[in-house]
Amino acid sequence: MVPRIKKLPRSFYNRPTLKVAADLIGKYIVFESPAGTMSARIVEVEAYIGQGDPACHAARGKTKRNAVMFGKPGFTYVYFIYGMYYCLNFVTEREGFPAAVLLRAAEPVEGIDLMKKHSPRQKEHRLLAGPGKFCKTFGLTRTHNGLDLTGHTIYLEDRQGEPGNVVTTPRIGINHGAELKWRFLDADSSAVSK
DNA sequence: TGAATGATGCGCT
DNA sequence: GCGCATCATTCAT
Repeated sequence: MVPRIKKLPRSFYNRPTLKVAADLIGKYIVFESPAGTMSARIVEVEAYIGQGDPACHAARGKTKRNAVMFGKPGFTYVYFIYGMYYCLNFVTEREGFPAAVLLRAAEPVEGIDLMKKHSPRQKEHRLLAGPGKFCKTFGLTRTHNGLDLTGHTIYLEDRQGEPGNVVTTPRIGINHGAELKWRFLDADSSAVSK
């Protein structure tokens, strides 16, 4: 008997990053925070792939900040940006190959009251509509960097849902590698970033 | 409704 | 110092 809800195993992340990114649309992210459990349906991601990708943080080699991208797949990479926001990534591909998928937007599912405590001014379908907003609303910070996605704090689930109307576009907010269509989103969702 | 801007910290040159 | 995988607000049309 195959369970209807299945936690994504490390083998899911240990694949070409573009495949992982495309497959993430319609999956669910679960965060078991001390204040309660939150979950959401992923509707927008971007791929950052290796030292040949000029927009990837690892493009200029390994540093203390991006070290987790060089490690095993299936871990979180959380970084601080613009003085006030965090962004959450999922590390992909084999150990030694730095790549990750940035989580840009999701639709709130469970723990919505808790999400609203973190972001009181947002309309419900906009609570997670952007990478900075996602981390603010989930309460994620640098302390959540390098966590094992096959563990029990943050993990992804396949709930056998439809991915929706998946399209690809150039990535947002970058200056180099902007011609690559490495952003994946469900165009029918009202929770994608603007 | 779209463009410009300020907030703000940190990693890298 | 500069630039950054952002976002909310302000200002102009």
